[in-house]
Amino acid sequence: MITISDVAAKAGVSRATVSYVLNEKNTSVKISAPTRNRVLETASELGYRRNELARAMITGKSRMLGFWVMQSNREPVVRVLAGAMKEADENDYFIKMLGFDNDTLDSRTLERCIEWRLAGIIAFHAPEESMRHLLPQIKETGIPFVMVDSQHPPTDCLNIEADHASGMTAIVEHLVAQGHRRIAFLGGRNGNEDSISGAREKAYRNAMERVGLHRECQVEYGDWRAEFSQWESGTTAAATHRLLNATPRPTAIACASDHIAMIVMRLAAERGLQVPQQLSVTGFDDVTAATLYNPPLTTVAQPFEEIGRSAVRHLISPSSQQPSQVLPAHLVVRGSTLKPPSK
Amino acid sequence: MITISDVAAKAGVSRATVSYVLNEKNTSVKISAPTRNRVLETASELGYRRNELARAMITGKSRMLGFWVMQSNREPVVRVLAGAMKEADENDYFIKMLGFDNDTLDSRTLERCIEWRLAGIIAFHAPEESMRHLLPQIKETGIPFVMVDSQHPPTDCLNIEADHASGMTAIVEHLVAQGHRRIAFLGGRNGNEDSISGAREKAYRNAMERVGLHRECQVEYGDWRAEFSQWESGTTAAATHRLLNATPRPTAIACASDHIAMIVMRLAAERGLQVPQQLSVTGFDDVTAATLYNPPLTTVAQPFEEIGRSAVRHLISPSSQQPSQVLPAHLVVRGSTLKPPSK
DNA sequence: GTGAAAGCGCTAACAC
DNA sequence: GTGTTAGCGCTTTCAC
Repeated sequence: MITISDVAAKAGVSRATVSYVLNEKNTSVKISAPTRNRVLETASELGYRRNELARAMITGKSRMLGFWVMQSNREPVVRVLAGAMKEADENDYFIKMLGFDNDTLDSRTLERCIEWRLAGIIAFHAPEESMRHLLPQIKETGIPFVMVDSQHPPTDCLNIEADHASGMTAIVEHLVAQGHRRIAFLGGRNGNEDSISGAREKAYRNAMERVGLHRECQVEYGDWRAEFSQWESGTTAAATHRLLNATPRPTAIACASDHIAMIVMRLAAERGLQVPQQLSVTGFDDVTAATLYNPPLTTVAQPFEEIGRSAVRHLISPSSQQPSQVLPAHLVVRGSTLKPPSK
Repeated sequence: MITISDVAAKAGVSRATVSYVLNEKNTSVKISAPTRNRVLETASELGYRRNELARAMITGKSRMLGFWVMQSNREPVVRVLAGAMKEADENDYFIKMLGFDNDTLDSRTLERCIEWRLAGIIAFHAPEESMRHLLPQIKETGIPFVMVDSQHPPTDCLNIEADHASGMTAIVEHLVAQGHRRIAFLGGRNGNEDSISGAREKAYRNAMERVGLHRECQVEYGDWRAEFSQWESGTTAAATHRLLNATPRPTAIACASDHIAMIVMRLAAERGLQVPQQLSVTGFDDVTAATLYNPPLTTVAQPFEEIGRSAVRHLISPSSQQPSQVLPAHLVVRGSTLKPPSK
């Protein structure tokens, strides 16, 4: 492989000169046009390729960003990633994937980030327990760090997420405007206020209270990370059945995610319950299938790509130290909601 | 940051010794247990972290694998990626994301891979045109390279994909077994035999011929990469309408992907056409929403994760030079197919 | 078994 | 403007 010395030799200049020419932007040193051109020419003649590893080693900066992600095969992951990639790309950074399994994000993951001298880390949906003992270590390393959609964002760490609260509020207001009163909420595994599902649940409760429907609140919990291949026997299905068996039955079910909403719609269909005529259902996320579903799902669109871009932006230009950034999410009304049955 | 010299100094040995201890596996040099332990101890005492950048620079190997992916926000991407990550992780490799837009995969992308001295490259759904002039350049660099689901796999390059042909054949046989004869195919943007949609189409035609239904073949093309947010006005919707307006109407539509199938089912529902009672529909991929759809979609499950793992495996241990690897895909029968209406 | 020393390819003072 | 030079942190002969 051609090195800088080869170029220097052939161009009849020193290695330093070549380096200067190649990094024009980063240095105050000016090289005369003739020399410059000669160097550039020989470089391309020889097929010279800079060695980023060597550069990174010296400068200590790797222009690589770690993207920690749970081994979840969901669409949101790839959409946030897509945004992060674009932003990274435009700034000559790379995204390096670091996966972790089983709810455990061990020190080894961080270790590898340090060993590679990463320029920053994005943690997507990082489990709380792991973060608790990992965050101090991260702080110590000095590697810029942001979380995305953290279920339990520590106060001393930037968390980027969609505006779950206003999104859920919009859902409730939409349903109420249609005439619904018995609006139930179907959440994720746990009901913690801090979790994503919890944030949406809280917004649901607040919104219900604000419109005077506090008494009508009805909440059930399914499994946020359900294995969809066997969803029929899952806790989400069980929770749905509880809701559909209730008397009086809710006229609308606000779900914590699109996938949960789809389970509800499936189960309703199996019972011969018409959505939206007899039951309104809403989701949250706006995954691809939401618009293709039968009926198309009323939901809240999350700005996934912008979340990814924003995360990268914060890492590469450590701006203001706000503790959290909340990106707008907006209601998308489709066919799964309608006025409640007149009965 | 603590370096190897610091450890050496404190442990009272030379830098070389430390290096030996730290890389025990890769070298034939043996270090005595006492020295070894002393070094290890001081290293952890000092909080030493190896500098992978430096190691990579010297050895010329980066243990980083590039994952080229179209800016497509689809679920298959993340599922293949998940598999690749796991395999990489288990072998102490990294996945580095490289995105590209607009059907163009320019030399710049490859350039960056060379500059980082990547240990291998995985190209996911790489556009044919770009590959044609990129492949020779890649060959030249000597960087191991595999393609995944290439629409036009060059003969001199390993391509990994699911068995589209047998999957589609299983679909047709399933439909025929149910009594269908007028089975249409709804494909992607173009009908090239080489494209993925084309491979499925070809299998469809072959299977139809084999069961003596050659005359019943009916093929329409939608847009493989449809923007689903506006699918109603897209070419896939138009193609679907053509199929549903045909006389006699097909009793089954085999679609080239799950998302296309969902569009068909939506449109059928809008016309009051019952799926599966009046029309059977099948997909391909088995995305998450397929099992949650209403009705649940009969489709072919692709071994996405295994595809990802396999790609990585081929890169890090350049095994036999088979031109292509085809992984089994299997039929998943759900509720969107039924015997044709008796009429 | 351990150490000395020569680099890997490049950057960044500092001279001239 | 350009060249000299000293490293960056590590691996790897080659002696001892």
